Amino acid sequence: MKVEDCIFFQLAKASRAGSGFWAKKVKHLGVTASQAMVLNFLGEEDCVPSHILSRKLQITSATMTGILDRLEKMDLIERRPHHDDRRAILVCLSSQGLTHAKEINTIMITANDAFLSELGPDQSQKFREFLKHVWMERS
Amino acid sequence: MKVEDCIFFQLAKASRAGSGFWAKKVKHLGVTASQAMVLNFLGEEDCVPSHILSRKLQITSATMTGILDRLEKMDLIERRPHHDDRRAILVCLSSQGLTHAKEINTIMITANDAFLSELGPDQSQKFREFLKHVWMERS
DNA sequence: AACTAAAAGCTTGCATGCTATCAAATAGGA
DNA sequence: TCCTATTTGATAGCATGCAAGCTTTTAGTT
Repeated sequence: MKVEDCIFFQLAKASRAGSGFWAKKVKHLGVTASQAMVLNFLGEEDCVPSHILSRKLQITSATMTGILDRLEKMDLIERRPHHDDRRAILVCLSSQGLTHAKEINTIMITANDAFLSELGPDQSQKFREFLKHVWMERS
Repeated sequence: MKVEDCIFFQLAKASRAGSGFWAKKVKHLGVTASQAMVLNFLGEEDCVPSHILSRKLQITSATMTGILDRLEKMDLIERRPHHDDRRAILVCLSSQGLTHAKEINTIMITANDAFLSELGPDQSQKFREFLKHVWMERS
């Protein structure tokens, strides 16, 4: 079986292509693809415990720790104590983080559009369903 | 825009699900998902220069160096000089590497089948075309 | 032949991603 | 209340992945 015909290879390469495309769109903000995803989420729901962030973005807490470290170092977020649960922390946007989050949200819409522009709306929808099916069932 | 509706997120998660699925299938051989891909390729075309391997598997030479280092440490491959071009190296399977490569090839076929079993053959084909389109056009 | 450009593979530095493990804190049951 | 199980976030260690830069070698031009 050839590599190009392997679904795992195909998924990996499509994913890399997507990440690269997305990364370019947010690069001017000084953040990476993953960091932008976190900021985008916080733009919709601010001051969220880290484990909620992990669950929504489907990454482990170990990975999240590193991403939050870098966002905090850039002063885009702040870790605050959670008064109801002293194990937890609240991840909150700084004012600059909020500005970025808003811009990222706009970029995300246009980037999604651009990335799938060659497939029509019907095809795009179908494609998304495939992906969702794959990742929901197999993870 | 919600994360789950973002195509870059969807691709990333589907890819991770795929890698994880594939990794489990080859774990008993003591190799990772990426290492298995390299061995599989060498099983079809042995003693290949590293840059060909990089191009076919679509990873940079920097990444390839690390993967080859680990495969070599496990005595699954060997780096040999390329007599026609002293810049290049030839990546060759050891006898154990060849054994593994053959098994990996078999596993790959069944794993691909299993992974896409819930989509029918038509749907799978369509899905693969989407992925290929995405990664060929956007990279 | 000599010079320049390009290619091959390696190294460094960075960012993700994982698993496994830990301490602290919370929740739940006896 | 007390004991146990679970949860939370952090850490260490590992494997990919990239870009940028380097040396050596080859190819191409003059």
